[in-house]
Amino acid sequence: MSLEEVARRAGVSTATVSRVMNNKTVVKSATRNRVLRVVTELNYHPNLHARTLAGGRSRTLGMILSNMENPFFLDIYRAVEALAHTRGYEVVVANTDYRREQLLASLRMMIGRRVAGLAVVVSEMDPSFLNEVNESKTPAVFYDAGAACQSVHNIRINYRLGIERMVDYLHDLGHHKFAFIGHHSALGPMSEREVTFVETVKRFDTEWRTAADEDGLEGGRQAARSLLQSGFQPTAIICVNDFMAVGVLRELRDRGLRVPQDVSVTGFDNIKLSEFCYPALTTVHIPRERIGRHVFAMLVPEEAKPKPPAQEMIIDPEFVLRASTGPAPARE
Amino acid sequence: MSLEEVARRAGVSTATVSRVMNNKTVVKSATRNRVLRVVTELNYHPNLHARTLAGGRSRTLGMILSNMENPFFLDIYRAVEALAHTRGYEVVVANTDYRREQLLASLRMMIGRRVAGLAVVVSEMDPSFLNEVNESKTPAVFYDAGAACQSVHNIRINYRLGIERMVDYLHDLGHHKFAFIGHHSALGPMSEREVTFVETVKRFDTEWRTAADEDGLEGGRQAARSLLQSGFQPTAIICVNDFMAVGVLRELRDRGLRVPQDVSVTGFDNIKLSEFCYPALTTVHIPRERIGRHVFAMLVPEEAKPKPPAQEMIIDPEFVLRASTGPAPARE
DNA sequence: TTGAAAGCGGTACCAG
DNA sequence: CTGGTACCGCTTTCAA
Repeated sequence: MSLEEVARRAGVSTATVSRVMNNKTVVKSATRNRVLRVVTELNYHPNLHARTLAGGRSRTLGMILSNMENPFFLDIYRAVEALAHTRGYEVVVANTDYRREQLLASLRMMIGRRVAGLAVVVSEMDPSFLNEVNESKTPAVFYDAGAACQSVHNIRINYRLGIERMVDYLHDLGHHKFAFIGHHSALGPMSEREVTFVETVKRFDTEWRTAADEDGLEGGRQAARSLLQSGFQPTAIICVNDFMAVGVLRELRDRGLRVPQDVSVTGFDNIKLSEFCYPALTTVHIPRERIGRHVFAMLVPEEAKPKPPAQEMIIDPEFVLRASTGPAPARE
Repeated sequence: MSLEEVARRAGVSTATVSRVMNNKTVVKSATRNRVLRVVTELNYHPNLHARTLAGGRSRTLGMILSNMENPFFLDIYRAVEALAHTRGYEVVVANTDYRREQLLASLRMMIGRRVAGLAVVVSEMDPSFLNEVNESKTPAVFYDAGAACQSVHNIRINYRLGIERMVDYLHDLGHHKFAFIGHHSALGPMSEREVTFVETVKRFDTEWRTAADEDGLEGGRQAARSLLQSGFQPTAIICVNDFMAVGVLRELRDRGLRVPQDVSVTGFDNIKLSEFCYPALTTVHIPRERIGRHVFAMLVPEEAKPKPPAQEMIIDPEFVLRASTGPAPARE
């Protein structure tokens, strides 16, 4: 099951087998067929490790995500993967569960794999990690993870804009008691949304509170539960993302609170599910497909031109009005 | 950034550096520290390809899934990954989107990677593929993919039991107009569920019909749409899985049909979402966690004993009653 | 404890 | 067109 084995059986040199396996230039079709026959007979599969080691290049992209369960991350992955396949690249993913230690481990693994490009889409980034990636010379893109630097590209979302719109919109509807539900990750995008929420909400005459739990359906429900058990009764709940918002909806339903009559709920991201839950979520759209395209483009430069300079891309989210928000209930 | 480079700078041989990198037996701690310092200075990351090539072993498990978007598959993956990490293994996943060509490509990729074990959790399996895996000598587990053979383990679900229970239950509630909503994959578990549905439903005096679309929220909605547009008005809709069922719920809601008053809906798998959608789905539980454990155990034998013989595991699903099913509406 | 050297399975350049 | 062969970067005896 090695190149040499095939070569021997086919009565040719390893070089020739290699040429056949790679559809290389000129190989007499008689020889080619002979080799191919042996290849199938032996069920030969070239060793990819040997191949990349010898060849130098990699044809594999690495991608590190905070939470693959959250459709938001998965969508970006899928977008990148689809593009990658059309260009003959593989994508290997790693999940961090928002844990820095795991992120570090994944980063090292990717560097060790000598991936052709690395996309890091996590909220728990750390400057020192960024540095390690930089020094490894691995082409990389970071999604929401600090300033662009060297060969490292960067993509970020204008969270401020998104959150402000939500709050303004709800305030206009007469809401005065707000809550923000987030997940535990204390860094980057997470806190940026929360911070903006707090700042924005303070501009008005409002009461507000925040709660957090794990990112996910169950986390959303738990956060809502602890929020409401504390006795605070918000009329508007702004969630850090759609995924958690769906969990919040469930908890409210269980408590007999109607959405949006009794309380309005908003999400963030506009994942497919936000349209299929009940009631459908008012949210803010983050273009995963577009992010995926951008990520890929920065990692795998067009055949033609050499490679674009490190650049930052900022995305402005769009407001999506659905059924989970409405006027504040009459004050008691 | 190669072993040799480190060796030179540290004034030792590559063998020694290798020993240090692998926490190998005896290395004078002075030398060890010197090497480690150079390693950090140079930001050295061992080349994993060279490592596996030279070492022979792999410490990486491969996993091929039909649709990572469907939480059912993702849950199994997560279970396997969690276990793998505790034992120092990596897991690389590949997605097929239910496409056989993609499955074949992924299979080859995994074999080429010389993974230490391969889990194939797809509905589109083909005997010839199975054969290719077998000949490659890669330890593998198949989830629902034909008879166990050679070093290939096999896990299957007693779909028949699950579907029969759903139909019986609904029939007992007075339903006589059934519909089955599946996805396009024509193979294995898919059709097994559908076939069982048809067989079971025929035992009673019922009208029935089937519809199919892509696996997913949108697919479920589309399938329901085409089903209802055809003029057929089922009082009970049995879905191939929870994921599609959630899409079905959405379509029914849009059409002003109440669940379960006007029509009952059932899912399959018992994914987390089935509990968070509205109304919560009556479904059948498939233990992904357990499947994951089994998969891992079969791929990575305990330290102690050598390796268990090829075996088949059959899982009996459990019925989960929730809010999406109820008595058939009074006949008009 | 440490070094030297033989691979692991391919790729790619240089001759023929 | 095809063969010979020097690596790619690391692991692993075998000796020292």
